[in-house]
Amino acid sequence: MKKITYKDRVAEFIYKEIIKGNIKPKEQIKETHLSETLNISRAPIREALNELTSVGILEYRPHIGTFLTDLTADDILNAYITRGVLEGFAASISFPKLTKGDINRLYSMCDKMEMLAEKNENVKLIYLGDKFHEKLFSICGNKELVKFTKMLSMKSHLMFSKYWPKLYLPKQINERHKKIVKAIESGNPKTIEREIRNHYTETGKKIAKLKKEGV
Amino acid sequence: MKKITYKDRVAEFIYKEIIKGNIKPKEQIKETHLSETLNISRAPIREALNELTSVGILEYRPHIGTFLTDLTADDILNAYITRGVLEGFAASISFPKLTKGDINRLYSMCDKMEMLAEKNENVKLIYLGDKFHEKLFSICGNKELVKFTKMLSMKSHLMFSKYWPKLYLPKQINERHKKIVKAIESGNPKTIEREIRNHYTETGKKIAKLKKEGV
DNA sequence: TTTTCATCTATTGTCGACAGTAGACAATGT
DNA sequence: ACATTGTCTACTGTCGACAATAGATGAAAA
Repeated sequence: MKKITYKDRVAEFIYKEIIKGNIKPKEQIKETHLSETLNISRAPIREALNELTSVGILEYRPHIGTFLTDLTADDILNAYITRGVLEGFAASISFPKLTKGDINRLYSMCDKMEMLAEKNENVKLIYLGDKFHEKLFSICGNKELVKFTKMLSMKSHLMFSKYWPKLYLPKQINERHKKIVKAIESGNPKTIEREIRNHYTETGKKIAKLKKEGV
Repeated sequence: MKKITYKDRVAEFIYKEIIKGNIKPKEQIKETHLSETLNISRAPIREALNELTSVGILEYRPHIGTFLTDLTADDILNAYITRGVLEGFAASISFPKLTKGDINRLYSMCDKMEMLAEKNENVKLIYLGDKFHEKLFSICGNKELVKFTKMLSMKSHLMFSKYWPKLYLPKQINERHKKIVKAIESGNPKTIEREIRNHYTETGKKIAKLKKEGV
């Protein structure tokens, strides 16, 4: 499906630039510069910047400009914790809707993640990881919760794409996610919620630690 | 502190208009109309509309316009549930930071809420309720979580200001909130989380029910 | 009458220009 | 040397005009 307005395309463009690492944290994203680069006026660019600001990827200071967020170790940890709380709850109430087939698909996704990690296929790995977790949180049907979770997802990509190779071994990635699927299979909401919270808190702590060490 | 840009003032203006009931759900908010009313150009107005859209108060359809959200019964319930999940978690981890003085203040706020409810001081009641709950969720220091919770808070005001007189008796308001404070005093995270989730789920269900009955 | 299609209108999308501000830098006075 | 002040510049903030679109209206054809 084709995008209709410039705003969306610009937002996507900026997001990709960030993911690719072409923009550094704390760096100002100048409207005029983008305007010249993309050959469009500043109006749609401003809207795109606003959008990304409200997602939490960019930071806006009135009369000064828009900057790529520079997340502190605490910010990172908090983002992951919050993600765990939301997704944990979502999964804990929506597991009855998951069929046996869904469960099997989740299991095979775990294996595939390991495979992709071994082949260093970062982009595909992140994409698959997203799909896995999206299954967990989107089935609950709570739009509000889904919206927030997706915002956090975008945010965590900023860091994950940078740090991921140092976080887990391919086999660990597999096991960590299988642990979640097993929790879901158990059918115990408390267990599901706890397991998913741990999943995220663990990663959050790891990344925060790396950040503190200035990696 | 004085606001610096038009955008913020416009956003506030629109929000107040909505709260006051001068704009009805599903109604289009026209840029041109606001532009003429406020005697400013459309640029800052668009930005304000974008902002409120990202909060979830307004709904935007490309090339058509921006409309006041018309929440379904499910939307309402989901918003309250999500709020409960976030605030419940926040309070469950931040209770150690609350002093004896804080607890006492919370108790007296419960009494004051009852008083305001009896006097039909809706605006002050809502404001105090906000302050009460803000204490619970903001101390945790998790900016991400606080941001989301505040977004939900704005959203729920839309409905609360409309439905609140039919929800609880003054005495019930008092008791419901005291129940939360007691849970906090217990120092049991699980209890705190459960109690706050119930608090919101209960209200969400009530409002959703009223909505379904077409009140 | 009903359907189709062109036209019209109201509203949003985009533009280029100008105004206003924050921060850098130079000039001045002590 | 140092603080203060003034200027200059590179941005963002705001503006008014125009382009493009969706939906309404009305005319033409069956």
